[in-house]
Amino acid sequence: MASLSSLELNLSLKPSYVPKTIANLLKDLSNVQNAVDKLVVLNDYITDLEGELSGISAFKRQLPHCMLLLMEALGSLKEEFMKINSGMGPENEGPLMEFLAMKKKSYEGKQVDVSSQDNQNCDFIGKGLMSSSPHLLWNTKQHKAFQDFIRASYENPNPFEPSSSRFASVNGTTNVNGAGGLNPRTGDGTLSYNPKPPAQPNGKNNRRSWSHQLHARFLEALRIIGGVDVATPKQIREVMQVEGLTNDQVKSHLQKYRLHCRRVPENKAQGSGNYQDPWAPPNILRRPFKQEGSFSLGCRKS
DNA sequence: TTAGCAATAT
DNA sequence: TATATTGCTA
Repeated sequence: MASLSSLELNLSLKPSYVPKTIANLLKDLSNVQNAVDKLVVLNDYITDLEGELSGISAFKRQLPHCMLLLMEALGSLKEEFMKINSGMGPENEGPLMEFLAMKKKSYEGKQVDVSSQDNQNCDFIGKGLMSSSPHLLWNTKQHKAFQDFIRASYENPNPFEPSSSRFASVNGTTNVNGAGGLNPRTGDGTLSYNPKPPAQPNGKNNRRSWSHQLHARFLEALRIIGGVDVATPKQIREVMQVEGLTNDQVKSHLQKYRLHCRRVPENKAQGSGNYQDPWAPPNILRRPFKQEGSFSLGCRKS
């Protein structure tokens, strides 16, 4: 039990605390005989990592790989946690039960601000968050979306831009070297991309083409703001959070969109609330986006 | 500085 | 011709 005490001291969050590497943690763990002690040590470390993950989640746009690395580390440690517990065998749930009881007691003795999201996610098992999910800070869907998003950022660097073939024809080069930044959206846990503005500074060639995907984001921004009639270009741009997108571009697109809504008055009211946009590709949320070219109004002047 | 409209460019 | 950009005004 002496080892447990020292480890607990080492894992405290005092200002002088120096984080232990995962390798060192695992090495120390191997020296701990008692399974419950191991669980406690792991739990503390996981709690610390989750706290840090929560801390940098505000910067996940800037630090996507830090997020991934932390989540991977968390996943491994939680697997280790489960392994230690299951290693006791189904007939012996003692260590975990003992551990839970200890944690419960610990929490009963603490003033815990349960309104804090961070605290809710700290101590991943002490609050009964027993789960086989390796990443409890984000739910499974959010985590998968983040991974998909990272993967897609490599496979398709700039999905909000017009098709690369189009730019290749304009700029004489592909967008491969102009990979867009990463932009996990905050709030709802859904993720998106952060396209880089066209590399060519020449004002004639870097026309913004509104892809279906970009337009879908535009529509989503309209919905969030409250409708086509109340949304301003600046608001839309801020909600869309698309790197390189200018107010003028949004303004222009909004102008065009409003003109269209006026031409199709029966759809105008749908621009707010439960809207179904005439510009939206059919079943936009269910069908894969058409990659080539930008969307069109789909109507002609009569 | 920003929004909205109209003219102009692509 | 459709769409994006630019210029002008409030």
